[in-house]
Amino acid sequence: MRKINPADKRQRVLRSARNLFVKNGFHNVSIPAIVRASGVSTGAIYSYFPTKEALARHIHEQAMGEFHRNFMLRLAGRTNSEEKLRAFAETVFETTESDPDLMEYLLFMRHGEFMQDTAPICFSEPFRRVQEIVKDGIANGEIAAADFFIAGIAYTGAILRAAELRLQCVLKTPLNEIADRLIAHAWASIRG
Amino acid sequence: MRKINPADKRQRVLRSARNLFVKNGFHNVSIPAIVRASGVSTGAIYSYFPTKEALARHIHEQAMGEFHRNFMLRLAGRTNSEEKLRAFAETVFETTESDPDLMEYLLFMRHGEFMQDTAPICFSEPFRRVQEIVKDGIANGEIAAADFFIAGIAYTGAILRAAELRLQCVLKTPLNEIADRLIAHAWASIRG
DNA sequence: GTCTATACTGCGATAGAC
DNA sequence: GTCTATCGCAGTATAGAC
Repeated sequence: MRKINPADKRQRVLRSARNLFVKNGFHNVSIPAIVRASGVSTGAIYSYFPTKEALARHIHEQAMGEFHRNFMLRLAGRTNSEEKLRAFAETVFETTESDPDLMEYLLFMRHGEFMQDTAPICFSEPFRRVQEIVKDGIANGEIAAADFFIAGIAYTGAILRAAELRLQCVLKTPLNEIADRLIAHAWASIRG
Repeated sequence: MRKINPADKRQRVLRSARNLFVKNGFHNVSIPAIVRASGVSTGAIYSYFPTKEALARHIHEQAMGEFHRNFMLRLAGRTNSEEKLRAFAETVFETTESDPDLMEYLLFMRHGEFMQDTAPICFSEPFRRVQEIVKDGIANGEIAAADFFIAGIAYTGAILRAAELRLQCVLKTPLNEIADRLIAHAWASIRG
């Protein structure tokens, strides 16, 4: 195997493993497969992570954190509900196009296969934040809905399904080209 | 193991295996586990299905067919776009409550892990049918959208996300109790 | 710290009794 | 047709050289 900067090796393992996990599923990815994909040896991998499960958990935290940070960056400065929800949609669409492996992980990875007691991904910080935005929007009349949770489902459902179909190559058009129309439909489902 | 009607054994294997597959993932379910869950021996299982993969494929066809038939039954007699799309939503909600294991399979199973060249589930007959309904609805002015595919995404996204969250026990309310509100949001996203 | 070689476990699938 | 016992293989993780 060619010489690799040692500082990069851990990252190479994380990157390769994430792509394999999301493509083949946790239990269908062997350590030898990660060795082949990353160019890092078994011994080195086990020097970074005690078990395959711990490696998967690390990947999970990293992926969740990255999406959350991107969302917070986009959210800054948005004043009304429509704009804040648009920030969520833009984060999803932008991530889908610029780092499809990350978005694929977030949407399709079955993390229950290696973490038993984890809350569903929709309890994570970004989704709780979206629920709050919808709640506030209903309170000040920007959004028309009897139940903020149900309204949140309608909006996020329309946005996330677009990302899913794009990642499965069913949607041929890049999401940024049709973002306006997708967001318009999602917003129409709950606007006042 | 207790005496079981031989005619039922095949069905017991199919049922137990489907639940295990959807809960743990194909590669994390061993034949011994299916033996334990179904009460049918290894030898009998291999007399019904040549391999574990063939068993999984059979389960897949059966699940897809069942949902499709239920959808077609509900669709009969509906005249306009709104009612036809409502039939789709009702089929999803009803299946989620009455046979959650089936709906969980349809929404979350990664069938690519045991079938390589299969089209995504959204190319399946029910989803093609929904796209046609939306297309016709746009043509006769019942639906306002520039693109039938994008509009279909908005509607089905809102509906399917509700089913997902219900199956993950995030939504505590049975879907039939909030079906009207969910359908109203989905329809609002595309109505003329 | 990092490598290769290997120990041990549990899998899918089969064989042979009934 | 159905059962139990077992084969061969691939997996995770480790050990010991460098």
